[in-house]
Order: sequence, then structure tokens, then C-alpha cells
Amino acid sequence: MTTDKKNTKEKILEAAGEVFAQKGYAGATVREICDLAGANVASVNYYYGGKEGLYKDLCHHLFAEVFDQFPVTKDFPEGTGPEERLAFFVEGMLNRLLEHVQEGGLPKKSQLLARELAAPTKVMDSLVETFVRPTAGQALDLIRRILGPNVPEKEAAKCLLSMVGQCVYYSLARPIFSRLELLDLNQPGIVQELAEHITRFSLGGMAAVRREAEGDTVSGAGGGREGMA
Amino acid sequence: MTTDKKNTKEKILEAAGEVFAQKGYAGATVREICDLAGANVASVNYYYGGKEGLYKDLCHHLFAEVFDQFPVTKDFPEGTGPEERLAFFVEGMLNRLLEHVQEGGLPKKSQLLARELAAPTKVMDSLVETFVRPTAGQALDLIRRILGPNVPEKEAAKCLLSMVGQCVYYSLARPIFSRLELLDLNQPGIVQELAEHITRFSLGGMAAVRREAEGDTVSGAGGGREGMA
DNA sequence: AAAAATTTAAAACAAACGTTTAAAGCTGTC
DNA sequence: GACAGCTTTAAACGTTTGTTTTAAATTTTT
Repeated sequence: MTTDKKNTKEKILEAAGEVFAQKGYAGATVREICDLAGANVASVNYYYGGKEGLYKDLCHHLFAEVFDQFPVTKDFPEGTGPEERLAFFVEGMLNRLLEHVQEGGLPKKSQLLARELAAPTKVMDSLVETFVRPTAGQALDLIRRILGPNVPEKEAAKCLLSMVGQCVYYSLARPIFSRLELLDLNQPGIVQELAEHITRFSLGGMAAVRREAEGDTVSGAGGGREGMA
Repeated sequence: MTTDKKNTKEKILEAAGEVFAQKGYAGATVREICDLAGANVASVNYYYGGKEGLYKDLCHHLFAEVFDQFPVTKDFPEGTGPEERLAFFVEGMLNRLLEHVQEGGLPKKSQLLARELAAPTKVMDSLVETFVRPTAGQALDLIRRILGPNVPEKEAAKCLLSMVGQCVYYSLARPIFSRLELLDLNQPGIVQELAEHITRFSLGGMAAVRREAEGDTVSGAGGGREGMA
């Protein structure tokens, strides 16, 4: 009963993570996955019904894992302000995207996410509904509270995208800024450092959006909501 | 001498743009490209030395086109502040990434960029050196001027990534937020609207970073540098 | 221990891949 | 018109792809 050696099914899933992340869906081959798993070529069809089924199972497995591991909300004390909650959200989000940096593994989830963004498969639909939509809703609530009642809904959505965009970009654009030598993601504590930056940057950005919505005229006296974090 | 009908070579490049963007490098087939171009299967090898050569030529061709079409700097009047220059930069950058939205074509460049990010090929190196590095340098200069002398270089780099990250995200993450119905990129004037948002958001974010670097103590009196856009 | 169900294994499948080949078509110059 | 130099064509090349098949091995149940 699987005491020492793992299931063939699990070994295939693990190997698929490596190969799909590295080669993409089209680029990966069933043979390479099975070789890496030490299993026969026919195993993929036997356990997952084919290459496509394996890919879908893998995606859901990986995302469920990392979403479980890093929450973006928690039970704060009653009076906790939205700024502090946002900081926690950003750090959780960034951890989900950059988990591999600290754990020292291959960036499987980020790679698969990047590939799904570049070429959405059928998996994208279920991923968005299962994982992204709830998270986005939580973030939008926070953002609305920070922006106040005078900022239109559309502006709040743009702020959400601006904030999430930063998080995702640090994960996605690594091939670019590693070549530019702008930032070394491999130094210790980098994820928390980035989380702090993104939180500060985004709070500043949202303060500017709020000032704009509430009219520039009263900007002299501090706008009413920064400097109190 | 190519009066009406185009060169076979050019027709192949055009068809390659469609197919590579839609299917990716591994997913695209030489046969499909040639069929779409109305050319023989052997043409790709004849003109471009193979699938790989065609892909490289295509990438450079497309990026050169869009970088030419949308500059991110221009000759401003002498006294123009960095904020206004940044607004121009952001709009140019966003136009490069979302050009297809206004022109109503397929997002070939964005797709290819997304795919290169997800799985960098040899092309990524030359793309970064030819197109990205100069642009990043220009942006970093602007950002340094906005942040002032007290902000460390590393913080400036993070601000650059935060700003560029927003621009890229609006282009890259379309498969996600179109499913979330957060933002409709197809409405007229959306690119300029987003450019204004990103500029405002980023200036606010950088103001916050600057305040942090110059010490939070003097934050009460407005920080000294926003509200004058 | 025998029987049944599950899992692994090797081999073969047709289809599709990028590329090559060799011949035919074309265009311009002498 | 004949020759040379590009260009285009159809066919075939050897690989590699995902999947299927058939049988042996293993595990579970009786």
C-alpha cells in the first residue's frame, strides 16, 4: 500500500509538472514524462485518459496546493484597517507566484500560469472560476474600502489590475529583468521586500486615484488619508 | 517586380505572424504557415533556412515595426518636468503593447511577447538587447528624476518594474480579466484612459516611495511633490 | 491456493512533423 | 531561342508524435 515507493500515478503527475512547465503543453511529450517518472508510455493514457487529461489534473493540483499554502486573507482583529489587510494580501499573492524562489524548486506554477496566459487552453476557464475569481473579489473589496465612496467602480477595477499586475509581472517577466540585471530574485528575503514595495507603491497609487476622484482642489491639506499607516 | 501580388517571402512572414501568434513556436507547423501563405512547404526552408530562422526574423520584424510606430520619448520643451515625460512614456509603451486593440487586428506582438516570456527562446536575448534595454534605460532616467536623490538605486529599479508591470499586465492578462469581466479593452479610447490611470497610479506610488526614503516624519504637509500634475 | 481484477510492459499504429531532393517553371540577358 | 540563375513544385525522407493493442506481471479478492 504505497509505503516506500510512490504510486505510478503520482510519479507521473510529478514528472508532468517538470516537463509541462519546462516545455509547455505542445512541446512536452508523453514519452519524456513517462521516462522521467520511470513509467511506461502507456501509463498516461491508462491513468489520465491521455495527455490532455493529465495536463488538466496537473494544473488544478498545483494551483490548489499553492492557494492552500498561502492565504491572502485571515482573521484580523476587528479594527484592522484595509491598508494592513492589503499588505497581507500582496504578500500572500506574491508568495503564490514566487513560492519557488524561497523553496528553491522549479517555478512550475508560474511557468504554467505564464503559458496559460500566452495560450489559454480549456483549463484556463476552470482555473479562473475556481481560483482567480474569489481572490479578485476579496481584493476588490479591500480596494474599494481604501479608495472610498467617491471613486467609481471602473477606477477600482483598474487599481486592482494595477496592483495585481505588479505582482504577476515580478513573476512573469523574470526572463526580461534577469537579462537586464535589474533585480536579483535569488537573494534571501526578496519576496517580502517586494511585497512591501508593491504595497507601498499601490497604496500611494490608490491615494492618487482617490485624490483625483475627490477633486484636486482639496489636495493641499493632505487629501485626508495618507501618512497614517 | 511585385506590382500587385506580394513576394512569396513576405507572404510567408505575414502568415507566420498569424500562425506563430496563435499556436506558439512548438504548436505552429510549417505546413499551416505555407498553406495560409499560399506557398509550397519547402518555401520556409528556401527563404528562411528553416522554421527557427523564420521565427527569429518574424519577431525582429514585428517588434521593430511597433517600436518605430510608437516612440516613448520625444523632444519636449526644455523645462518639461519628468511627470509629463513619464505620461508620454507610459502611453507609448501601452500603445506598443495594445496597438492591436485600436487597429483592430490580431495581437500578434503581444502574443509573441507573452510566449517568449513563458518560454524564452534564443530570440529573447536579441530582443532584450535590441528593444528592451534601451527603453528601460530611458524610463529609469525619468524615474530617478522623479524619485529624487534620496531614493536608492534598487528602489528605482523596483519602481520601474512596478510601472512597466502594469503596462505589460494589461496586455498579458487579458485572458484572465476578460473572463472576470473587469474591464472591456474593446471600448474606444481605452488605451489612453489606461495610460492616464497608470501614469497617475505610478506617480502616486513613486511619491510614496520617495516619502519613505526621505523619512516619514515630514509627511504631514503633503510630502512636497504631488497635486501639481 | 485459485480466481479475478488491476497494473505494467513491449511493440506497433497511423498521423504529423521539419526537412530534403530533384525536377519543372520562370525571368532576364546575350 | 538558348542559356544561366532564381523560384516553385510535388514527392518522399527519416523522425517523432499520441495513442492503441495484446500479453505478461502483479495485486487483491475469494
